[in-house]
Amino acid sequence: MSKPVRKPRNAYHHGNLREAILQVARRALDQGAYESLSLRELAKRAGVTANAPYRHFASKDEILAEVAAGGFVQMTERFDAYSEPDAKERLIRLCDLYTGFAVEFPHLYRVMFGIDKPALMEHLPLHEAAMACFGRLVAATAAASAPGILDEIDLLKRANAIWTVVHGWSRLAIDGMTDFQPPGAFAPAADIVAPVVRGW
Amino acid sequence: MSKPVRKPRNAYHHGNLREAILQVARRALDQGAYESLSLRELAKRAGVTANAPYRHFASKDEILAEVAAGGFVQMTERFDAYSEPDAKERLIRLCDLYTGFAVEFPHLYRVMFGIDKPALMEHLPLHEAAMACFGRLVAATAAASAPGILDEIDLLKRANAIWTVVHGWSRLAIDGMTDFQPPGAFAPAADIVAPVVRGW
DNA sequence: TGCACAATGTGTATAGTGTACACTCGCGAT
DNA sequence: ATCGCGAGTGTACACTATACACATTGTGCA
Repeated sequence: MSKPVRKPRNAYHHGNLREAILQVARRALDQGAYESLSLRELAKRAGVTANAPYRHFASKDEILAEVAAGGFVQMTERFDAYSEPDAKERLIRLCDLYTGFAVEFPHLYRVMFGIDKPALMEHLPLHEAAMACFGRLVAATAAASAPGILDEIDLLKRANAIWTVVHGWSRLAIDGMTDFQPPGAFAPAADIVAPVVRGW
Repeated sequence: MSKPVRKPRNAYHHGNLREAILQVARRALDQGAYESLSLRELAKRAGVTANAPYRHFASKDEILAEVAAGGFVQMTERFDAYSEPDAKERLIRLCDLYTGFAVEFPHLYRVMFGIDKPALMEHLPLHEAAMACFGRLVAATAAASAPGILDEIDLLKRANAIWTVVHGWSRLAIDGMTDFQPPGAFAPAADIVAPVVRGW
């Protein structure tokens, strides 16, 4: 039961501007690239002056960081919602979920990884959301590995290898590198990962 | 014996502005992020007015695309310069060269892959340079595979899998995702790829 | 009930951006 | 000698993020 996004007519105070801005920003990112997303435009769409958002966010980047955090949360929820008894198969399917999310929300995905400004990751909520999401990957990797034979570092190595593949695949896909290749040349990330995981 | 970058004092015509701008842009990208790179600043560093570059480039993006193309060319040259008799070991080492390049020139690497604007890739010189570079990966993959058992698509699949790993690793690294992990948790991309390649 | 105050908006201003347009300069060919 | 044209300059515009002073309003306290 969330408050309305648009400011009620003739109301000086919006009442819910923070959430409204985030919602508008997220919607804009679902449709278009980050470059065509200006603070002024966000404010206008929320029915408010260009400077109003500064009462709730320190900068435009902070808004983006918050939206990015939301993206990680959503991705984490998808992971948590997916159940599959066999641990190895589950990990492989999570790879599909991952790349599927990136392809479904390419602009959001790019913002989640910092739109070329690594400083974004220093924003605490974003960092925590990203870590929580990555934690699901680690947990799934641990479950897919024979119990007890891996120390902490080796487990992280495996999880990071998985992450490397799904992230690399996602970025190549959303940056258009799959476009000019013959059909079938890009195997799904899950296919790349599957034989390795099954071999664990 | 290249012409000087800076415009000679009191010379109305620069004489070599095109190359000068590219050189200045490249140097700027070697040191700082793309965001802090403005056309005006580039022009100033080349000793010229903000609008002068428009005689040689249609837009700022075209400059970036040209610089990105240069990045791919440089990477290709590194690949070509590396010789190693064993084909599988060579492919594995190319992965190191790849990620090494990305880590050495992170900002350039980001621009090479479109700084979140896939439209860049439509610039022909960039597209060709990228394809030439990828071609080296394909060739190295073919050489590392048992001869004659792979059709075109399967070969591309393998090469793309390699690309996925090295690109994913590079982006995670340069976007700062390796920072907040315990040392050793991120295996080099070559280590991820090595067992697979050796198994071909 | 009334009032000060804090929270949250508005308005105006500044410095910076990419780029369009009209201009001016000066080299090379006629 | 002069004309044309390639390659710069200068000015202008629309846009951006954001700083600062001000206006408005909901709320806790007398």
